[in-house]
Amino acid sequence: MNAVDHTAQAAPSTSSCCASGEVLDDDVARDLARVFKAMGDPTRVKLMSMIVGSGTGEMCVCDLTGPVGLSQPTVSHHMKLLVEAGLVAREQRGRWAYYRPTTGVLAEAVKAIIS
Amino acid sequence: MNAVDHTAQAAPSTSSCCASGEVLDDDVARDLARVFKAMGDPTRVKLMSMIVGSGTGEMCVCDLTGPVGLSQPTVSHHMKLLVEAGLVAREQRGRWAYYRPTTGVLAEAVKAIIS
DNA sequence: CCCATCCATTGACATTTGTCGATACGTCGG
DNA sequence: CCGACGTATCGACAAATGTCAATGGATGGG
Repeated sequence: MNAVDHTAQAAPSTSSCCASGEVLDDDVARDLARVFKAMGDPTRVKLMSMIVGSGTGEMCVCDLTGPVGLSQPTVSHHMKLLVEAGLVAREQRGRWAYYRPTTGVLAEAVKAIIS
Repeated sequence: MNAVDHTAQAAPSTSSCCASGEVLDDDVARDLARVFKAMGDPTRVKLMSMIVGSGTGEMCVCDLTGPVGLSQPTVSHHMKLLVEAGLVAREQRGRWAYYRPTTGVLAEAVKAIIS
């Protein structure tokens, strides 16, 4: 992989203090980072924890704004990020938008790193 | 930083669309978010992946700057964040600073969420 | 003793992010 | 049809973030 000069970075290569490692593909790294970044905010950690820990397995925005103490647009924005990262699934039922966790995504992201 | 409860965060009374959930403590949420945020950048995903996947289990900065194609100060900055999040351990040996993964931290952070 | 090497820190900058108020959109009840 | 309700989007703003060049600090070789 390293044969492709994707950047104008000249290899220092004068000193080799330890072994070389494989570098992840840009797209793969970006996707993994998006998943982790979605969990990289205290508010979203709380939101995710509440949804996962709810009895029914799904919650709507109206029940999330109160506990986290933020405005409804802000919570909606956070939920959008979680959906885009694939960490929760959104389902509109009547007037309410229900969010359900897709826990496998987070576990698989970790496995992709520590494999 | 958070403003006081500016909205009616008492029970919405009329609508009880789903069950209530427990909210994580602020400190716990912040610590978990710090771990995930440390992995929330493509560069740090690559760095972490390289360190974990290295044969010896540890790498120094001089071998990381080349593959990620960034300057040495930038890589050093990223490594500092990974250390502060507890994802890697730093050990200075001679002239080189060796970084070794502490993989358990990431797995435990996930477990704290999806438990 | 001096200098080359490896790494961290500083200062600066553009970009991204988290938050709000205001507003628009979709759904239900009358 | 109209109004109330739950959500999403927009525009704006301060704060955080990622990046670099320049510099400083420590270690080892000649």
